[in-house]
Amino acid sequence: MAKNYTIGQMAKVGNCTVQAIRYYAQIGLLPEPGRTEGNQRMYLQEHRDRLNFIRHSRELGFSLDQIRKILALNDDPTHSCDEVDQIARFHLHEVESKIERLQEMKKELKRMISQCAGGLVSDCRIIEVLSNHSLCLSGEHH
Amino acid sequence: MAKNYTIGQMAKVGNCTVQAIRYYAQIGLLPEPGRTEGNQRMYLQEHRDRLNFIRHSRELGFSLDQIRKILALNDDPTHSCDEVDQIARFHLHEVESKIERLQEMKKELKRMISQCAGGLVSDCRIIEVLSNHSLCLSGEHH
DNA sequence: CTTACAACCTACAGCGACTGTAGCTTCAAG
DNA sequence: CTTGAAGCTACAGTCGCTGTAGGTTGTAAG
Repeated sequence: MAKNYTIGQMAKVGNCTVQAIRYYAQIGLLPEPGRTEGNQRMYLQEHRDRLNFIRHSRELGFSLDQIRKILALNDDPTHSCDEVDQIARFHLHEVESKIERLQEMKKELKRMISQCAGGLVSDCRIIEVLSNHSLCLSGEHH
Repeated sequence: MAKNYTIGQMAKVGNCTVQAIRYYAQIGLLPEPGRTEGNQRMYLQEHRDRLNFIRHSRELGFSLDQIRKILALNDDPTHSCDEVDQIARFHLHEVESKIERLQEMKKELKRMISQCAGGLVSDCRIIEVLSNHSLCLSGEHH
């Protein structure tokens, strides 16, 4: 039955903005669809599927470049999925590193905040710690 | 004894690039120092201290705008440190949210990867999950 | 049929926190 | 005196969009 979608409807189903969709087309991630007589974009199911793929990958933190690569591999279905697997593993690794770095920040921030007695700025432990790296618990973050 | 520093020495002690330092000056975070006869920047201890503050705050994830506010509060030492405390607490909260989001990504990525049997792209579970949000464990991330 | 008004269009600037480049000058060592 | 590192300014580029200006099209109500 070949349902059509306006760009606004696409944005709704993709949980993103209209501008984001135009941006994906601009950088060649989402093919430009046909137009109506009035020059408005007219999307089909295939575009919706592709947008879903992009949006879901973004929600999992993949970069647009990684998504571009996975889509290219996907377009050749006889290709081994090793490369897809590698991209995913690499991304997982990055996510894990980010978590670790953030957890160090969290630890140090908590310690800093807990030491603040609420007096004057001149006595503030937060400012003192920020001024002086060596007051850090770990001293290892950078 | 009023030790002087070149911008390169500042970059070393601040664990950042020369360009970053020039950028901090450009946006008014670090005061422009005096110059030598040959027009090269000549930093003093006060600049070094301020750069240390900025760099350490950046390592803890504060934005340059947050750092600007904290520095402004710090410049009035009779000021109560409530506002500094608030900025730090707000930032801690953001860090915690980021950790949570990343942990959801990690969980889903791991699940996805573990299901990949290493065959053809056409059978790849990773691509299948990326294509279809409803195959997600949680279905809650966005 | 007209009038609103929402949704669309293009084109481009802006965000944050830098990084990289081009094309020059200055400094320090040999 | 020469060489090469380090400094200088000015500006473009990164990523993934968002926001704005200024126009056109689509749709529902009066």
